[in-house]
Amino acid sequence: MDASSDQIAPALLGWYDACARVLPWRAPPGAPPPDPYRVWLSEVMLQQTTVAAVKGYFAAFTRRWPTVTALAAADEAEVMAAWAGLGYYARARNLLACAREVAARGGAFPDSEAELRVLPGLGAYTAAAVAAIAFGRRAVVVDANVERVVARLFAIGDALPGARPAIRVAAEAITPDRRAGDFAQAMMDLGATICTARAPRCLLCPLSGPCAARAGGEPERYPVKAAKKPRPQRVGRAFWIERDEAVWLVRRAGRGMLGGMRALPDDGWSARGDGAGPPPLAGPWDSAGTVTHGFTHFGLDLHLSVYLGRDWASLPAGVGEWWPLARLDEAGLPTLFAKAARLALAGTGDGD
DNA sequence: CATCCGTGGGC
DNA sequence: TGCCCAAGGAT
Repeated sequence: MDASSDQIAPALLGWYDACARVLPWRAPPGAPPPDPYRVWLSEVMLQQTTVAAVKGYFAAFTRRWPTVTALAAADEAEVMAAWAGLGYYARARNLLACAREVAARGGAFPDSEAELRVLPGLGAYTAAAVAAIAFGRRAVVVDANVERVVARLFAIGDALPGARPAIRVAAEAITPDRRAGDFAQAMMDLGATICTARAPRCLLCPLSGPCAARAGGEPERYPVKAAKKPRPQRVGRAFWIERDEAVWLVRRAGRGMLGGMRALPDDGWSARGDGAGPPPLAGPWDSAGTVTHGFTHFGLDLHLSVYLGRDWASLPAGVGEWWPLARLDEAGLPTLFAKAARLALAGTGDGD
């Protein structure tokens, strides 16, 4: 750290006081901390997810479940359906598990980073963020924004993830004893609006003075990242079985891809990916077309087959339910199957 | 430490 | 259009 390290927090907090984003889960700069439930809920929703995507879900969750105790009392199926479309569904399973742990201890979140860290779904980042933002604790909050800002401030040229220890040491050095929550949120605002991954707006940056990457002329070069692996393509089939204005939906296994979510029956593409798994009944099947979808680590071409017969007795008992088409938007289908359902209802596939 | 786990937007 | 990216966690 150079001699200017102790000037970084004051400069950043001054900028935050003037320019903080107004967000539904956030208190104004310098104000008392907001409800820990809202801080925790927002932080979990914001894991790997944009502010714009979270806003609607945050409003819906807090309206439906105003307290952690109310959320703890919800059925898992309701929570999973409410989370549908937001992605990374293990977050929703851990969210409910965490709510139930907190409710069991009287409905109050623990106020220390160490105690928060052991709750389901709270890793190093989220435990530090909740401790700082909801409880005013000094905690070193390191997310992707902080990694980028710090890597640029100190021109840390080692590639991620190997550079993480050095980045943490640097973040620790600039984290103030007071207003650690505002500092963390200021770093994230800076990363989201000024010190962006591409085309950083250094002319507007309150830290451009001490920034080593700015001085070097290529701030966008930081942080250096390891090369990514190629993303394979898989093929699968899903099956639309309709009867009396209702469609047969199943519940996916509790772990793995789209775990715990309602879904169309499929051929097991998440495990095999060759499109050759068995259908839930013999058929005959008509093609309704293909849905393309991109997941984090593979792409998927999902061929949708429609059953027009009446041999429903062969459907495996107890693993599915007839869902009324009129209420399909309440089923909580993840995006892949929402696309497939749209295709089936439109009835205008590409015919393959 | 590497891998798995969604989604939508920006360029 | 394809790729990168976003307030990461669990295993």
